Amino acid sequence: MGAALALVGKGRHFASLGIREVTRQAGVVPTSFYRHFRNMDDLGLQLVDELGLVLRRMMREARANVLQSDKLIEESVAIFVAHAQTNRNFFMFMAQGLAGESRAVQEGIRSEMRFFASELANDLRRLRLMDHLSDADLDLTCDLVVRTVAFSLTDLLSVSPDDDYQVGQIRKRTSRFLQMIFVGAGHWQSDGA
Amino acid sequence: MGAALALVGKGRHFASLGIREVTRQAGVVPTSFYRHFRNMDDLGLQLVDELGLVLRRMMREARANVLQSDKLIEESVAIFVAHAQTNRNFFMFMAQGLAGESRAVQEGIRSEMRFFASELANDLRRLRLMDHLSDADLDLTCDLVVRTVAFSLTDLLSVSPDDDYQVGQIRKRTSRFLQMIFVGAGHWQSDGA
DNA sequence: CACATTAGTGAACAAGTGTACACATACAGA
DNA sequence: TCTGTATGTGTACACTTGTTCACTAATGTG
Repeated sequence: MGAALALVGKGRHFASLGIREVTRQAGVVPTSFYRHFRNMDDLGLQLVDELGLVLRRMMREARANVLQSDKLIEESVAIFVAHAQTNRNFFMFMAQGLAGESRAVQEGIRSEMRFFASELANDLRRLRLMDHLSDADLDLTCDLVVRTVAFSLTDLLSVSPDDDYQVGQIRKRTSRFLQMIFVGAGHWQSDGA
Repeated sequence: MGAALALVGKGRHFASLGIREVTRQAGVVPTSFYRHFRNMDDLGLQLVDELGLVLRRMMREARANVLQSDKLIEESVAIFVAHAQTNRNFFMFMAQGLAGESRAVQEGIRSEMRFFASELANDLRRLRLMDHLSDADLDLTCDLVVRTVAFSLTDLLSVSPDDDYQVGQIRKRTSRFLQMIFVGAGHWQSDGA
């Protein structure tokens, strides 16, 4: 799995990886592959599972660092960007998988995103922010937030992690996106819809 | 190019296509490939160019049908969904390319999206909607709108085009996303930022 | 210690791959 | 009608691919 991630990190697309290629990168003989996975799709699914762990770790850290802050959005985005950099390969795999070849992987990633959005909704409810929104509208908002952040991932992964200027630009732009969404959510129902 | 699109439409990922595979689908001998393209990346780039045409056609139709409507957002989303269905393969290619293997294709698609967003901004300016927004904030809004619609593409392409119920759900959800964004844009600056 | 399980090895095979080359055909413009 | 250009064909070559099979080394539990 590490070998596959490494190749993805080198710019290869997961869908174009072959068993021999992965085992070669892993420094192991091709047949060893079958000791662990039935095929590449299987490997992909297990990567999705690990991705889930990465996302949960990120959520935990966000919850810990953000609660007492007055700049909720900026802080959260910063944590997201930081995690996206330290787990670059995982997030590359995620970005690829959303429109990937394996329906199962696609569905898996989508489901992780839904989970993420629902956790976000819970947090907002618990913090009594957005208290005027119905449950459905809160879900809508969080879904939109998660999508927006996920799309920013694409921007983030297409620039060098060392290019602090560009990374900063993306962070600022993403924050503004989220602010605009929350402004919209704040005035929802009163004049919207 | 049609053959490559057909394979993408069948669920294959563009990055995993081979020259022989494409020519086979095209009903032509492998060597003929080189008469038209230098390699698969080249083919991808030419597909991006054609994708640009498809998007422009869609914009033209949106402009024609939407101007005199009071339900701007719903109409636009409906037109988008319709085009995404009739040009399903093109849009699949687009969704794949955003996180694809070829940096050039990636950049090409991103640039088409930027163009689309800037055209949208021009239209909104011309219609004197969102007149209170600075140019930069209008661009921000339109970028966010285009991203949101692009992400909905992923949802749309993952359900059967004949599943009217699911397609309808996606259309409604996308419309609500955009409404929320525009509510946010409407109250921007006054209380946001 | 014995033994079952897990992970890795090496050889083999049929099938598929990218690309080069010389050749054939259609057809537009002189 | 001749000729150059664009497109397609067939053959060939050296690799790479997925998967199989029988075999070996390590590992932890009885």
